[in-house]
Amino acid sequence: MLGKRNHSGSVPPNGKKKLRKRSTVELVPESEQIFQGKVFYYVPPDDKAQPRRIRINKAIKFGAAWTTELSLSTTHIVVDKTLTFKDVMTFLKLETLPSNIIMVSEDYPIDSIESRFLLDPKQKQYTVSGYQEMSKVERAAPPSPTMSEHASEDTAALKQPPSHSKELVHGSEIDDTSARVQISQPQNHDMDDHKKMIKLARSMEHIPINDEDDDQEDDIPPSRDQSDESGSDVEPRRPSSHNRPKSKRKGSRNLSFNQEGFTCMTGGTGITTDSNPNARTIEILQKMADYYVETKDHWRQSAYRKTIGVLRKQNTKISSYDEAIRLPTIGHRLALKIEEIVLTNGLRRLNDVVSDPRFHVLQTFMNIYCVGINQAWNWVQQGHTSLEDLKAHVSLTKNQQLGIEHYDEFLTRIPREEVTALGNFVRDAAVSIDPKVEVIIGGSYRRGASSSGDIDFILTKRSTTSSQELLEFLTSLTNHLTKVGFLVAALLTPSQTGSKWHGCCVLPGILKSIWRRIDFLLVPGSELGAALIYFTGDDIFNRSIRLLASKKGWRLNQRGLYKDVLRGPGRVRLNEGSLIEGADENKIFAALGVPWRPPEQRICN
DNA sequence: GACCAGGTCGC
DNA sequence: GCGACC
DNA sequence: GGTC
Ligand SMILES: O=c1ccn([C@H]2C[C@H](O)[C@@H](COP(=O)(O)OP(=O)(O)OP(=O)(O)O)O2)c(=O)[nH]1
Ligand SMILES: [Mg+2]
Repeated sequence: MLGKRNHSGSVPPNGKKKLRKRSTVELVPESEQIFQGKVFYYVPPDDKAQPRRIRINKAIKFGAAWTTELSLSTTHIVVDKTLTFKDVMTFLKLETLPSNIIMVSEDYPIDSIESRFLLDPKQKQYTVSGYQEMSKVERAAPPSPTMSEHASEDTAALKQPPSHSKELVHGSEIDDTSARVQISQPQNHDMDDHKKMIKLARSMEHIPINDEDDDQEDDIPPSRDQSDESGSDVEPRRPSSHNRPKSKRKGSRNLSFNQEGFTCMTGGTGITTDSNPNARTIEILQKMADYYVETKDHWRQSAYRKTIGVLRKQNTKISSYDEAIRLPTIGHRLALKIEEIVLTNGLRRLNDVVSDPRFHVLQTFMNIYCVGINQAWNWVQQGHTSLEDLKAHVSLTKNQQLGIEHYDEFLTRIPREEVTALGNFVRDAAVSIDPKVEVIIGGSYRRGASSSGDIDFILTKRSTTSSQELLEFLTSLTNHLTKVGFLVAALLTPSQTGSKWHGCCVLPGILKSIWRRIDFLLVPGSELGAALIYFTGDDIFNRSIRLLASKKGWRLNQRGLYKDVLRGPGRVRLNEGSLIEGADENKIFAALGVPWRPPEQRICN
């Protein structure tokens, strides 16, 4: 289930996207759209059968969104009359029906349309056989008969497949709303949520938030399997050169690309220019990016993140489509979105997926170390709602158990001073074991951050040419640090050819010390430059510079910069390539034609 | 319509 | 091979 | 989501 597929989700030049809201469907006037804000998941989840296709189109016409992937935004499961409640649950691999989802027979939408009102789904003729009234216990009341509105409204879609699943069709998305109160300050209590969302977002990054009504079409996520993909990360846009010869892409890589457009060429400081004129826009885009977590549209999320990074660097307010479209990584749709955000001061209707309790549960679960979107969603679907639930009812890996035990600790940022202190402790121990070993703190600390999510150490030694030469040292170090009470848990240990160790540590002697995540990377002297680039990040910067290398037919990883890399279909690497440089950070930048920038200027996220 | 970084480790 | 993480 |  999860995704791995790709498809693209792009939009044809003229614009529309794939989320089709059924391109051929003409919606009835808004006042008659009784399913506005409702998201229907049909079982079976396709429109291959003619009758079902007609019914689905009709529902869409009356305002419904159709999803082929069960998600947090799904409001109704519409079931074929030949199926029973049990069939559906088995098909969806669910034990209990999420409390916000109403299961109805396929007659429900039709009859509602005929009566021009949302009917009461609890009426016997619409219940699915075997669907007992568990509903009354659980949920308050589904939409009442005559009202078309109801609490749920819409929401962004969080989608996840039961076991397969696919597209969401029209979508529910987040949109803006100037009228609504906003999202603007959301952050307070969300501080925490915010981080979670980023995790969500990062992991899956995909999902469509859409504009509300732009009715046109854009909304649906990629249909099909899962996410779409397209470039989100680091990418360049070529300035002007129009007609360049179309390179033949086949076996040969496309040699023409705009290096200046790569994020790594300009870097970033992470500082939102004081009172950045685009702060509000950034805020909204961040929200949108966060919500995309729901689905698995990893690339879309990436695109939003890049745009945020670009806006952060601007000293002037980007208000119009034309100003926005000139900026790297901002294309047609994001430019439109930016203009609209500025004009309306917000999203018209950022759905509140956030108000869906399951969304919070999802976030809670995803914040467990070693729990990602897939696992979290499965648990949510199974009806689990708390960490206690998980402890009692699901099987957890060792790391996940630790993640739950130290849930809050792992989410607590580490002040820079403490990182420095932890670093000194490790350095002292390392040097006492092998004076020739050098200890470098990388990660956000090396970029100058005032607080870090974890501590990243590079353990290196000049004379070495392979990380294995340092394995013995690592063992001594971790043993020692464990003995003295500094290391308190191991999460991942290097396998024979390995070069990394992950675990938890505390500053010994402190009464209530907080468990901190700590990572060691073994680096031979010959690879130090590449390792520094890697471990210094940030991740966006790394992806950018690595993509740039690949455009040149090279490859950059934590060990070095390689040339003559052959790639097959799907960019699959066919050989190792030959080393250009690994030891010197500066030389790698130079070889790539990237102006040197210190760690503090590699903050692109 | 292809592609969006490249890798390690656990299960 | 997939999921999660760096 | 964007780029080519
Ligand atoms: O997907 C990723 C994640 C991380 N890194 C690199 C860059 C990053 O700087 C370093 C350390 O990872 P970590 O997750 O610790 O990030 P950080 O930059 O140190 O931030 P934080 O303060 O959250 O630890 O590993 C990548 O190349 N790709
Ligand atoms: Mg870190």
